[in-house]
Amino acid sequence: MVSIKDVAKHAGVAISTVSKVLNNYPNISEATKEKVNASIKELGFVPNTIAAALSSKQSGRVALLINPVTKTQVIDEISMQYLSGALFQAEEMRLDVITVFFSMIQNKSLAEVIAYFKSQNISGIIIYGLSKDDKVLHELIKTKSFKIVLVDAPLINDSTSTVWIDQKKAQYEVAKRVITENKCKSVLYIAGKKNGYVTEERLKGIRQLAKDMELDLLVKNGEFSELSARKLTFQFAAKYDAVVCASDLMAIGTMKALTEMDIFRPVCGFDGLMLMGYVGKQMYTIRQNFRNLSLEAVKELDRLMKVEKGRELIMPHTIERLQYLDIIC
Amino acid sequence: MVSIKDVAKHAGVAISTVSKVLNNYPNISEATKEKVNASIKELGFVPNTIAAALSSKQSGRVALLINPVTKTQVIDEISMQYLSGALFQAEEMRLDVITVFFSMIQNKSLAEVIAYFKSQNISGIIIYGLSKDDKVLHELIKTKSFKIVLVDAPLINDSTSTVWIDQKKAQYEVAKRVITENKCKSVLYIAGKKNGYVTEERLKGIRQLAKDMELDLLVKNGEFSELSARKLTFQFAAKYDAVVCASDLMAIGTMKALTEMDIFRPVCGFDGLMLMGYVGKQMYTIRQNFRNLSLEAVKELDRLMKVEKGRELIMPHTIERLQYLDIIC
DNA sequence: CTGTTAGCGCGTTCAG
DNA sequence: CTGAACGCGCTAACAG
Repeated sequence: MVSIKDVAKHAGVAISTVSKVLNNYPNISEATKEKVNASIKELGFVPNTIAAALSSKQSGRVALLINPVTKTQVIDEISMQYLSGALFQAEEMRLDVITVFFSMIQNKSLAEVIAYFKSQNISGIIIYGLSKDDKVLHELIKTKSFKIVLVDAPLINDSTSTVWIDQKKAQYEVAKRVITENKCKSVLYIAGKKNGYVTEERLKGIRQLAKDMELDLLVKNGEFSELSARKLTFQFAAKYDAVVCASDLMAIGTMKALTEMDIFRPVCGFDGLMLMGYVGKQMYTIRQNFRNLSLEAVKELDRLMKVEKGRELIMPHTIERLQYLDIIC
Repeated sequence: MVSIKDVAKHAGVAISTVSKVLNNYPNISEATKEKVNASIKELGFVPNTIAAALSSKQSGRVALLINPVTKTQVIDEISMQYLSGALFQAEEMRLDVITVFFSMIQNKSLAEVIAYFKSQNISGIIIYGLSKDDKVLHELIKTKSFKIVLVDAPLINDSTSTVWIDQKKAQYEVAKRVITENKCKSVLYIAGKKNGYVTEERLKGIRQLAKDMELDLLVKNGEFSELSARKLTFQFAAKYDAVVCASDLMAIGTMKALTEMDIFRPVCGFDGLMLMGYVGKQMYTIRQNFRNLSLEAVKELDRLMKVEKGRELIMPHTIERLQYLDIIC
């Protein structure tokens, strides 16, 4: 293993000098900088991130906290997009990453969770899809022990930022388009999980729209479950002009139910999953770029680890009307 | 941050003594062991895995090398199952894990890849879905620089093990069931990616069956693509009694095509994805427990890191005939 | 059975 | 602008 010492010897300088060019310190002459860089390249030296983390204390080690709902396969797609984006961007920014599932910390106390991350020299965490029920994580955020970026949860403090799309606006816009294009007067809205941050924002959107357009609105709780959406559709859809769901998965349940009921209603989902391609129906949806969301989350975390003050970042979304069959074939 | 030094002071022993009880060394009296453990608990001490890795050199640090095919969403499910299993088992065995995508190393040279893992103090790697085209990884395996477990690729040497199901037997069995239950005389077989390890094993299975049952067999290359399977089905399915595909995804393409052609043929897939639930058709398939496969891979890697000699592990599979709609609703 | 002493590879003062 | 020296938290011989 070629270490910083070898590079120093090869370049005829001190170890600390190599370290300094490695970390872009000032006060290094161009001459020695080039000399050192040449040696680094020649020896194929790669800094040992483990040692760097140990030594510096302010390591660029980051944890991704992912919440894959294993029951419904849909979430896999979103989680993988998150992962893919984060790993890519982290490599780009030379951050070290560990992947953690919610399940791995769910029966740990706050102290244990903190100890766990500390033992890994973690200094920043990205939490995907935090729910209000995750008590320990909420405490963790409050302690400000780590720099944290939340994806899809609006909590902000000195060391916590939020990255998400404008849920309210997105829901408003897509529903408006469905209503307008189909000249609807009434809407059945199947909401997401109770106490969910996104659920509430989206609800605000549809409520605002109902008010603005004087719609007859019925809100039911679908818990982000296909089965629930299916049942609610059987029960209430016939009396309404359109069905707007807070997720694509529920939209599938609705569409299947409508087919069985043998009636037509415009259906609207939320997320823009590729999975929808396998269902082969037509619908409206909101496409979120999950990978990009995650990319930005990493960038934001990097910023947060250097600076103070968390903030909220709103990412773009698009409204789409899709004949999903096209995507696949 | 409470370190091993604090524990030593608190327990009134030397640092090395604490280290020894931490790592279950022999030659420590029960008395001091308890004393130390008490201090550990009292101080809430958690060993710094980073420092341990630096110092020991034979760290329990492991890399998961995942190959998520981003074009088709199906693969997400498999990848997440792999990840989930590996992370769970790794925590169970107190191994440190980093997650790496193929894309992150695909334009690196052998030396760079080795340097990358070394720089992370990685000593073991699990590679999921290695293809024959991954030249650098093949070289990496040959160098024996790391302990490696391959999931779904049959390469074995002193420091490389393989974990997978009996692909040939699985393909043989499921196809046999399709043939028998439907009294078929001829079969269209849509194979996977050319040069893929599993592709070839599965091919052997269907060829053996064709021989044993004197079937009229046509083999076509579907490249694991739904679209390819679709095209091949349009082209050849009419003349055959059944269509056997080397993956569930291709089975979807086949089923859709058959529907459009308005003919019925029994269809057979491979993998047992939950995704199939959204397609809502009936078919045969082989269910692999990907999570469990990954679990075993971690166990095997742990064994490999202590012992010499790689080996091959065959995991169980099941043959199923599914009315997939049931799963969801 | 326990304590002492070196490092692991790197970051970081602080003299020079 | 450069280098010697110390320490991060821990493991691993070697003494005792």
